[in-house]
Amino acid sequence: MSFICRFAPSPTGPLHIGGVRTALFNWLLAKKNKGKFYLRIEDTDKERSKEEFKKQIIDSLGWIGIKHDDKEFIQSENIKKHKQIVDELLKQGFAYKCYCSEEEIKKQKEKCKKQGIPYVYNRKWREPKDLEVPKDVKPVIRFKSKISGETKIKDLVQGEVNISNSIIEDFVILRQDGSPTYQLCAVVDDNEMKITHVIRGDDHKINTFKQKQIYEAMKWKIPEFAHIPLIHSEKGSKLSKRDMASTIGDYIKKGILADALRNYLLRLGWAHKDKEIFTLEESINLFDLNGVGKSPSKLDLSRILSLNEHYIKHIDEKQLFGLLKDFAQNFRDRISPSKEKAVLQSINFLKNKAKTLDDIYCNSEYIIKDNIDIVAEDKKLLDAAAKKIISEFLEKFKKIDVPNKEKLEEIINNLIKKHNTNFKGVGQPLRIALVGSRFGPGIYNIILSLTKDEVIKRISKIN
RNA sequence: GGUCCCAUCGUCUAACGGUUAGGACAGAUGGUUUUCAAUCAUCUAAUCGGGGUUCGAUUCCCCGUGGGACCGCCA
Repeated sequence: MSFICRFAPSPTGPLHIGGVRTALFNWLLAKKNKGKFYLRIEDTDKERSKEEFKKQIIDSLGWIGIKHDDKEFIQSENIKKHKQIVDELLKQGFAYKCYCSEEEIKKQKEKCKKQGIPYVYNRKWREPKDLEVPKDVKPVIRFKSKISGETKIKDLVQGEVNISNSIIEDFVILRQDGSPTYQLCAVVDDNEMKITHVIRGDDHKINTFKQKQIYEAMKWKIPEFAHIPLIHSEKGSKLSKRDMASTIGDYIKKGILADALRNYLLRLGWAHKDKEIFTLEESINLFDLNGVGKSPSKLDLSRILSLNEHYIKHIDEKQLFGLLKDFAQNFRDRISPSKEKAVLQSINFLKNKAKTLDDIYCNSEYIIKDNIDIVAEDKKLLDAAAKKIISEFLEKFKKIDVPNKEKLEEIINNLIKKHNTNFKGVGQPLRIALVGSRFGPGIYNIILSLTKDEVIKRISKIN
């Protein structure tokens, strides 16, 4: 059985995370079934479609690891075919010209609103026997929908759904300006691309009933449909561009790894027993539409962070460092080549207290930056006694040729004894002097991650 | 308002007629620790309500309630 699916976004804004999940599900299924995954840019809304969004969509998908087969399909480039099908539908009596002016339609809508009844186009021009064609109105072309009976769809996620044909209006398939609409283009393109499975957001479910009628009129093979539930914002409604952290870029900026977001999105609306962590390979092998639930799910940032933490701790450290380097360059300050080695060698402990790349960056800042600022609140902790201890530490430290943990331990233990204090009494002032904060990595890790000169410089500065 | 869809811990979900309703995240408590974190252990927490069907309903059916989607010459 062949499996050809597609993701068909419109380039009218940045791709949000719901779209990414739809793409992911399509792609996973294509991979699993050794089928094809196509990307179709639905740019028939000339006003709002922008080239930059097309690029952003492809980049976003690429970032998370989704690559479409062949070249992306640009819907507007197939306009000839779309028009040809409109003509054919017209010829065969499945469509008709409607000369209602926009004003006339507007009036009808208002009237309906006043009366509190739902607006449905009144099919005025469906049987235009007694009507005179107005000279000043350019017609739109409407599809002649079925008036009676029911249309039934078998949805791979939703099950069987049927609605009465009477509520489906005669929808426009060709605009006044001669351009075909989404309902028509999507069907024509899906047919041409030989799409076998249309997997899309639940918000398209009603469209399916319109589109099915076009397939039937053209005697085309009807694909399988699967409408996956939408992702809701924390407020509980459909995710919109206005919601915080709704685009891939928002997550990249926070320092989320692609694997973590992929894993998160996979588990949003889908489950495989109690399994939480899925490698890419496992996602492909285990994903199926049966496991997709029917109810919408809310976005939960703390879960993304916890998944991100997991991936930060488990991926290869060199790879993690590479990601950190890119992250720093794009969103923070570039890590200078002279500091790269020190950061890479320390990443093993720097990553341990991080949920995001940004956290790792912050943890690394004392290595990356030549001058550190001491947090005002912590500066107060450096009283005379503390200063005395670290200056004594400094004297002994200077005498070490090559610092290592054993030697440092010896110095610190002696200081603890001499000053009748505990580890904190020595460690805390040292940490403040070296990192600028009483919070930070283990004191041995800190000292060994800096050069000897740097340690001397920072401690000297205190007195 | 009309049409359609949905409903298990706060959140993501498991249990496809029989479980003390499970896991994960978040939360709480305690242990460990060199600060923060991490880690380990423990705990709190759910089947929307009402009727059926059945020996037995989270699961099937109906009604109610709540939430959502759609109702464009947008896609």
